[in-house]
Amino acid sequence: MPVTIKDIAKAANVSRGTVDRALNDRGGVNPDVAAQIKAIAAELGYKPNTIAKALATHANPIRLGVLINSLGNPFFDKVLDGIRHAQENLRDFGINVEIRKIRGYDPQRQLHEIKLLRDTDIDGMIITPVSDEKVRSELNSMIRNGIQVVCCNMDIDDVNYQAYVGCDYYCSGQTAGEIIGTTTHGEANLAVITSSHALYYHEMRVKGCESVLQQYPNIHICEYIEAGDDEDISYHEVKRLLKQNKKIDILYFVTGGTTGGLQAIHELDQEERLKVYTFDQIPAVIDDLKSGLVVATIDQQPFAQGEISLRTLFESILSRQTPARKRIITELNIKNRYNISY
Amino acid sequence: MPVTIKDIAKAANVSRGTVDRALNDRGGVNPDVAAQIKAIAAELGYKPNTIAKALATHANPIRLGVLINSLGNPFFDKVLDGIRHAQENLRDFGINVEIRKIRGYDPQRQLHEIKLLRDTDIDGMIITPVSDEKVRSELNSMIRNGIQVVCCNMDIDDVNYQAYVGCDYYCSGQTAGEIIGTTTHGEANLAVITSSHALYYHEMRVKGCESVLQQYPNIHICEYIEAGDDEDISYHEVKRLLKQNKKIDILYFVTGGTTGGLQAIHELDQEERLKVYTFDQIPAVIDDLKSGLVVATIDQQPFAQGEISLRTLFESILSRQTPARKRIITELNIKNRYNISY
DNA sequence: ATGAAAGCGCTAACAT
DNA sequence: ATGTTAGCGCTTTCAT
Repeated sequence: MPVTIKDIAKAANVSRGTVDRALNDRGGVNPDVAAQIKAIAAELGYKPNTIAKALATHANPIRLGVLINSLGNPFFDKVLDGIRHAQENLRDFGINVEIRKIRGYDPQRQLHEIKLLRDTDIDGMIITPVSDEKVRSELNSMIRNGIQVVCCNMDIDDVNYQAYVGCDYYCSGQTAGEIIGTTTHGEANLAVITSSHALYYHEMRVKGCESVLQQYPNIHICEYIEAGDDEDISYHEVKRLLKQNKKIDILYFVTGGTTGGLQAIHELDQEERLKVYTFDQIPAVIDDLKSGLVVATIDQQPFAQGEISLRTLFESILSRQTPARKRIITELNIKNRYNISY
Repeated sequence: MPVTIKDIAKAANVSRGTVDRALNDRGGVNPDVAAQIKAIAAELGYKPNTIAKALATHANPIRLGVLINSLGNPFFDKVLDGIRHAQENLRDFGINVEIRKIRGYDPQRQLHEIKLLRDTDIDGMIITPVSDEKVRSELNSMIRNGIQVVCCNMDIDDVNYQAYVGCDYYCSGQTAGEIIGTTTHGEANLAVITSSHALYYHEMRVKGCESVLQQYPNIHICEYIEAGDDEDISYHEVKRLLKQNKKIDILYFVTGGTTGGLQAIHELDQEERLKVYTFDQIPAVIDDLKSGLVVATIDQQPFAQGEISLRTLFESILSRQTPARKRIITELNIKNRYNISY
């Protein structure tokens, strides 16, 4: 039989209330007694019963805020699905989730939304942060005020968050490089379509790929396009590129802009001679995996990222403990036309 | 505020006890009243609070048995890890798990163990069943006696189980075929190493691969080896094959026997000229992904299979409902040297 | 600072 | 067949 608060109370000769106060640092208990109680709890190997805890807390549910750059980006819809799934599973635990979606990566806009969410009196927040000084300090100030933060999909330096949940960007680039290398026969010219060299994590995908392609000297990286995560720009830039540089055989789409780029290829009727490598399983990619234009895509488990983010945040608030690992890295999975999973 | 048993009791003008009895079909309640109560519950959109349910049931925990063919098979160790992980997470819900491991796929042996487990008075069982008439009827008899069954990793026909949790074998074969096709340049000769043509699900992996390779006429399947899921046999057979047929360029390992086969390749110093494709991320495969001998391996998420099996079984017993889907298919994921996840 | 007791939603044993 | 009540482990309010 597991040890309960009752057992500790008996062993320490105090009431259950005092044990609860001591163990959860609620204050109003003699420091010596508290120490004594904690010692006994440790000795007995006490583990609080999450179920009972949740049932008792049920009256005033934990309030969580979610701020995701999902508008116009189908990838983040899956992250949201994961969040909602976790929310549904945690329903009985007493949980209250307020989701706000925004478009794009403008720091000002994000900062504004963060403040709005913060003022709704939440216990924790899930966010895909942009690397910006003001965002950074706003998040740190929230954390100091007891609002716990979990970063989902995008990491950010110098923020004292509870956890980062997302992929290893450099590794995803390496993985892409290896697929490109093993599936390319003979000489080939490659173009990279990225968001912006300034976006550190996306740039890691470029670097990772480059490092592996050094081992495949038959593949020449000869163009870099910055499309700013914008489908329109990507569409026009890819069109321009393909008209201008007829030697391109391979397109490597690092992030947002894939849908626009694929459309450009179709309009120019270049499906036959081109090979494309992408990330994530968004609708346009799935279509072109089936058509054969996209050879492979690398999935980073957006659903799991959402689900784990919410679970982690919830548990760390409920248990008042920081998660075991600060960086929770989701698996990278290669998908071809036969093992698509959405 | 969610609706509770109390609300239903008030609306139906009966006591909470009666509502509980009616909703859970415990008997001893007037059929008309029961129907009335159920109608009200449905109308109010009542969802039982799992947390409270678990807390109340906590005194007599749910007892589960697990029968896994894990001995000598590192793949199944990961399935077990998943089971243990779920067990740990469900600890507070009141759960009791008895795990028995056996070696190989002998029906007699499995039947014996099933009976032993059944007699320990369990509420449910997780099993990797072998396709055998006696196993089939024993499982069905258990199910009729109220012991719920979840099949993990291996499906079985004509058994009225709660769920099958595992991969789609045919699809995994197709996925392998596509990788082999896209990463092979020029003419190539392929050898298939399988357990036995009689094992239906493993044979599906062969068929799936063959169907895709028809689109790659440069690849010729010229040898089939049956290694009976035995590392020793596989080792010797692969050695024999490589000595005898010098034209082989590609080895496709369908299942158990991979470790032995890889060892044979190393001993014959054939790493340079051969390319190998495998399933799962077992230690030997990971080593040879890194060494470059194995081009890619297909993972079927053994950890998730274990974890989901236990969760599904537990939930269906606790909630007295059959799971939403009877076949829970785990994702197939391609792994190369850069995105290995174990 | 500490104790006592009510209550979270549900189950199960005991009454009627 | 139905109602009443104690209790699962924990939190929280109210006394002391």
